[in-house]
Amino acid sequence: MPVSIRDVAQHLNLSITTVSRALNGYEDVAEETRQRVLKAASELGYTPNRAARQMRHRFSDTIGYILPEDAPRLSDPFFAEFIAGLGDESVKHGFELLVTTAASGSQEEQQAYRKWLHGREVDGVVLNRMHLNDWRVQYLAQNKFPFVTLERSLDPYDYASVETNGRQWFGKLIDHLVSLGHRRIAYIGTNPELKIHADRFAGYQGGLHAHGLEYDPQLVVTGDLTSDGGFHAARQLLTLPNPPTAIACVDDMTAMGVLHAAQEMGWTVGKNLAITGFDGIEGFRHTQPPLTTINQPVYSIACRLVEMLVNQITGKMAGFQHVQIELVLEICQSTVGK
Amino acid sequence: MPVSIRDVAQHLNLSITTVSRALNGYEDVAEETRQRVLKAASELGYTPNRAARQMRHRFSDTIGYILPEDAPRLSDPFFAEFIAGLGDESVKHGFELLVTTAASGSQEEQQAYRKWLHGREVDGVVLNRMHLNDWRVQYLAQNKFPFVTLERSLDPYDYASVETNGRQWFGKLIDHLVSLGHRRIAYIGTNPELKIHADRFAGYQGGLHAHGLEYDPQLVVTGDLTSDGGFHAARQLLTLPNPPTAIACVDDMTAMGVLHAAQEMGWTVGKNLAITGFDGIEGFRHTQPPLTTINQPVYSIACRLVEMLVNQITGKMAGFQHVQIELVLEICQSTVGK
DNA sequence: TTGTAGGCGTTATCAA
DNA sequence: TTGATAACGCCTACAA
Repeated sequence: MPVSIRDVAQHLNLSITTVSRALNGYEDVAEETRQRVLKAASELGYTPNRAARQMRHRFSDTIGYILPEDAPRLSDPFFAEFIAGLGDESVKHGFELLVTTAASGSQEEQQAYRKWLHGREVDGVVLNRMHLNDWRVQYLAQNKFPFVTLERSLDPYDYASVETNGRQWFGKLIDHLVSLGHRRIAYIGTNPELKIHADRFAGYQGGLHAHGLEYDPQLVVTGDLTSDGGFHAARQLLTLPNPPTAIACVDDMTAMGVLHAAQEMGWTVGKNLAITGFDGIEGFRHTQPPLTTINQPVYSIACRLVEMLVNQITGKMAGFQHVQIELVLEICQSTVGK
Repeated sequence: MPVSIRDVAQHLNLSITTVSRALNGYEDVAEETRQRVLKAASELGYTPNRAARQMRHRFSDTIGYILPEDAPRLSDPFFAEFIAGLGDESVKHGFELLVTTAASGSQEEQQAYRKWLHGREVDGVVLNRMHLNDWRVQYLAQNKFPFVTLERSLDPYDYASVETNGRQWFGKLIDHLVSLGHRRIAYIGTNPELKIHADRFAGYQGGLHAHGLEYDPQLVVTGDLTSDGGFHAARQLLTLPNPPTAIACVDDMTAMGVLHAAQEMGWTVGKNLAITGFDGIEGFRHTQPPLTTINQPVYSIACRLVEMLVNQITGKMAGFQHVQIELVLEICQSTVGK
């Protein structure tokens, strides 16, 4: 049986009120009393009951995040880093982190959000893996529920977000490849509804265009943000009669599979075939060969998102923040050989 | 303003009691009334307030998991898979999943558990990354709080757990290496307090012994379960005057760094140097070359843990279950060349 | 400086 | 079959 504030009060022969005020740092309580209360509370092992507290001040001090489970098995270190960031920053602000899993756009996903909102289970939510038209944005914005996103959907609402300009940075990868002399550059993407795909693909196309290279639909293949997807897409590309000399992947995970496929098929990555990723996942620092990629500070982005969300929830900051994050091009042996 | 049960009642000119009973499937309510209630509830968008509900029946229908953040940045796909499993299975049983982050053994970790227990925030917790002597086990067992673990600490309490017999399976890796002719086999481990290290290291030593190989302390190096740790450990091993011909790593993440270091130093992995991992992380299927490893079904293990925990919480199953999971040795090119 | 009383949204007990 | 009422643990306006 957990000790309640009542137990503490009885133990000290004080009223519940006084104990509550002593614990919550009110001024109108004798210093001596406060000390006695604090001592007793800690001795008895008192911890406020969260449900009761929530019921009073209508805030759950909880942030929600739904892990988008599109792949058969979610095994992307991106999410480990992301959740670690969400967790750390939440703790820092005295918030709890509620996590659930659901496939994007699924029934379950909708129910989860509904439950969280209407049941007042969370005070705000963090979204990523945005779609071009994202029902979550519409739903949350219409219900005026606090949320922040990584990347923005195209929905015409104002809301807080962190953006990375995937288009521009993917363009830099293409610049890099072109500067190495590549003229047949392939792209492995993913679900075209995803904002990250749209941005990065636009960067790909823009890059080709900027260098006067022709767009060849044969060189554009769809993966699924897994290494398996990359593996199969690469096999397809590399068995073309006129295969590409470079493959730019929508993310590191995909690139991982491409590295494997290419080498298995006898290519020397970094010499006669260049491969690039995108994300700069910490756990992928040691691919073989190391991957040229755009490094995105996933952990700090997650922290930033939570910080922005908390500001919104507590009303500390008026209006919606739109943050741009600078990324870093990391040139490694997967494009420049050794 | 979210709609409460009171709103539904007023809307229908019924009492709160009746609405509550209709919603909760009690028998003593007229079928017609029930239909009206259900219809109104759904139209008004009623969702029960979780805090209020919790306060009544003392269960939060929530499971807790603390992500052990020992590394500078947590970037191991193991945890993405693990959390995905926890999330999926929790949903299936109508539970929420509360996640937080803390370094093992830290102040924050202790506070988090205390808060969860005493504040009745969660009904049970899932533990992994067990220590040989794990304060969490002692604390939870003494407080008779429901929990399940992946691997068991040495603490003398009875509790539910899933085990994989890392010792035996690591031994099979050694058998495999020996059968390939290796006689100088190195081991890269991690914090000796960790149960997975102890088990796998015991498997290493047992394996050597079984084949009459001498144990050479020079060949045992400490990593930190990151690819960076593996990278540096491998450099150390491979610059020995008499380097090993095989390196068995405590996990896949470490092995990833070893693959990189070895190839950078000019070794041909699978030919003149064999490397093995442990975990069989889905996201690491496509390392270069593919890694010989012990495949552990992380996702299903996580599901199983939640299932067991829920059984414990709901009292559906008496006693504590001790489940043994069979693993699979996956032989790939990192040991058998091509 | 301390105590009394009422209420947050539900569910359970008891009476009608 | 339905409704009034109390209670869960906490906080706070108001009274003492």
